[in-house]
Amino acid sequence: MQVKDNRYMSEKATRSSCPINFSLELFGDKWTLLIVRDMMFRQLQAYGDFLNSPEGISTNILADRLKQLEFNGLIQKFPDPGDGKKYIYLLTEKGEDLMPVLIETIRWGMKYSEESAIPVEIRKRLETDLDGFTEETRTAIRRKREALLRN
Amino acid sequence: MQVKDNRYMSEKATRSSCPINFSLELFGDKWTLLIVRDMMFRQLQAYGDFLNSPEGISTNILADRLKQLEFNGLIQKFPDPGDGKKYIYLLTEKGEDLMPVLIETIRWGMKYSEESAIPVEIRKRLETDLDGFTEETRTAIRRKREALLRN
DNA sequence: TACAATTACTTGCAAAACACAAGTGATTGT
DNA sequence: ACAATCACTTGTGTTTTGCAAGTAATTGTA
Repeated sequence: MQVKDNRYMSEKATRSSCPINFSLELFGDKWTLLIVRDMMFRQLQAYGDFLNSPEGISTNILADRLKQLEFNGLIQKFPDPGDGKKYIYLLTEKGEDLMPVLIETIRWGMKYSEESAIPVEIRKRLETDLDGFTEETRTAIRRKREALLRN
Repeated sequence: MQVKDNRYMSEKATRSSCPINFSLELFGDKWTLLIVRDMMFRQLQAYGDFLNSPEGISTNILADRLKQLEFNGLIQKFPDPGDGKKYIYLLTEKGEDLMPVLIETIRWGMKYSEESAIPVEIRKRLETDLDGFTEETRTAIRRKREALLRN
């Protein structure tokens, strides 16, 4: 087996108690934050949705990262009430709190990449109404979570 | 050879033009941001300093990441004017601009880790005087860079 | 002027993580 | 009943990492 089932459950000796290191141990890799991005800004919520993202994550890595994210309390997994074969992955408040990290990452990327394929209206909002955009996105995430938790 | 010399110079097909993806292709791994952290907040600047950081990076990975950071324009390498065996690694403006990403990562880590070994006075400044702390840190970085560039 | 120490790496090897292709099992639609 | 969909798991080969052991260029000391 190439992706250990219990990698995130074992004692994975923490390298230091620096908060940056703590954070990087949870999302310091190529894929985790892309999945969070899909949930946070693109309203994606199903396994198949993440698979179809343009970066092309492979199935075993996606499954592993979803397990890690859930184990670490950044996301929660629900059965889809409308389709028994599907599951819905939603950000928890802990995951939602990554928004400032993601937003600053977007800003840095926009500043230094030639081509940034980000919808113009979102780009404008990031430049002129960051707080409004943040609050609006947070509200959308919370609505979905609370709707599912009520069932 | 296990760490390809030209890994970061080859055509490494970009996965998408999303700014988050762009950013993660430069620093989406376990080590790169720890090196940037050391330069940014701990005023470390020599190869041996980074090696001695508590996380314990190995020599080949450190050498590889320094090459990548330099190739991508986040840091610059200078011969140490005071000691011919040493080199000094400094953040460029592009690297310095990662400060908001790092700071939000620190804030998230402080919020969700039990033990965060961060000096109390820095913690306080982050909570009560974020902008002042940021500006002060930026100034310190620029001073060192400009001093070396003058030679 | 030799010789040991320092510094910044490189190299080799085993182990872990990753990418890709091909399953599998539980629903659901016809 | 049977095929399709969905969310995975498994197997195989390649890439990346971690660790230990060099190496080359200074520098400090006898």
